[in-house]
Amino acid sequence: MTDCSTCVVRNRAICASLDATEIRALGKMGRKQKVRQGQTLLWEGDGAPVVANVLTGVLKLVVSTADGREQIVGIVFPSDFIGRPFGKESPYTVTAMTDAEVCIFNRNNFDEFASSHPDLQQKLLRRTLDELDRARHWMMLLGRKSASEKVASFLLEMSERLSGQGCGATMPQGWFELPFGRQQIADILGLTIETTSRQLTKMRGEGVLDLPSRREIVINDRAAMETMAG
Amino acid sequence: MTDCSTCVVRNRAICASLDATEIRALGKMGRKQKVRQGQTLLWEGDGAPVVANVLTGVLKLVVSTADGREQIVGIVFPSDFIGRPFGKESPYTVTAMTDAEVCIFNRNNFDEFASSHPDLQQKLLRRTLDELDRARHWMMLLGRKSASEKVASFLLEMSERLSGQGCGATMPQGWFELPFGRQQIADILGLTIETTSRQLTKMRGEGVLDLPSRREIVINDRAAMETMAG
DNA sequence: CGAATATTTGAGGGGGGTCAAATCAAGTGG
DNA sequence: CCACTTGATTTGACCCCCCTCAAATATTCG
Repeated sequence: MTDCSTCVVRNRAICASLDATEIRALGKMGRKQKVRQGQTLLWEGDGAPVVANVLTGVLKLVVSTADGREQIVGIVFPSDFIGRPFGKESPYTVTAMTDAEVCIFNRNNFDEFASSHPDLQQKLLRRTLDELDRARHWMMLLGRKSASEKVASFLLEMSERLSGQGCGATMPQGWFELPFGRQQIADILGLTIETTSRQLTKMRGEGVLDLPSRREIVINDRAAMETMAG
Repeated sequence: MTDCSTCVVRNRAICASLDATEIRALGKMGRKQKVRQGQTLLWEGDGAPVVANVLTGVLKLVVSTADGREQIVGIVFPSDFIGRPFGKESPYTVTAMTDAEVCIFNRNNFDEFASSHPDLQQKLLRRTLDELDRARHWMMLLGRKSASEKVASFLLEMSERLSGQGCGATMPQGWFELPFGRQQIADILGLTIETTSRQLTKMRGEGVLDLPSRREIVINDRAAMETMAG
């Protein structure tokens, strides 16, 4: 049993469609759970009947081959939804990239609840459609863009999704902090860690961006970056 | 106004969730339209407020860059759904790969109808979730697989989705006919037409498959093909 | 049969992968 | 505070897979 009234994503997650009575019913089914950085919540092919909302932290959705190659197919932020409703098994591995908190539901219970709450289901549908659009545009990046175009596109998208999470102090325009390292950038872009690193170094050399620390990025010349993104 | 009672996909499309009264209401909003091979139904970024069901034929969803590179991000078969409900503009170009028939709706009308028919909306949600899973697994292929793995994976998936559409006569096990040419295979796999052709020729040389004609494929050794798919 | 289009085949080069080593950052214990 | 360890990132050298450009061949259609 969870108290949703104090939930940090109460108004942004799919729960926003529910009124006080409904949310209490849903809250009874859910429980809050902490996940440590690196910990895996769901395994690809696993039958674990679990869905969840993300409260805090960032998680990745990973598909991997038998021989260990990995592709990150989705990045999940607070208020986003995890898991596969109306399915049998999880189609990908879900792992925390930072320490995180999620609000977990039994999938069967959730499916049933969703079926009787059209507004929630419509919210879920809208979210899924957005994810599908994002995934398909990522397919273009993976299939047709060069390494430099990939890195530029990635930085621009991350700048969108991460801007304004600064520490309160006024950060330079274009500054943001990535919640993950080089290997994971590579796994998102379908590149190797070396190529990723080289592209970033090259962009720094050209003055398009600064790299104050490992995970910090400052985009100096957004227009140039957009041109590079193809 | 369309007569849904004789529709070829009446029981497979999302319309299957509706009863006789409802389907008549929906039918009033829709109209059947023929689309010629090569003709484009929706343009990427276009505001055309249109969604549709596919009755016959095969269409492709395409994302392209400013300089003309193309990536096919989805293939649409009969009973599948086209368009972006609850959105402003079409996120990709939709073009017919064969002559096709679609059942078109004004998006605003459809959105409204869907909002008041939870069963239809749930069918749409399930479909969208399936598409999302498919797209994400395709991301792994695009980002991490080699040319031969790509072609093998592609042929196996097409064999699944196209098997049993033979001309009535008993076709060899593993036979199917692709509804598109080499360039389009390349655009699906994120390869060039030359690499695609070479991989197919190589597989024929190894005896894994036969190529009776340009668009026909016969998988001789499915196990070997699965191994190659990675 | 000839023209237009699609596919195959060939030759060559480059972008990004692989392997290896150097450098950097963050702890940890003395 | 510093030596030392550990893991992440960068840099370098090399090479292979796939792309590019070009030409030959096959197929379709008027």
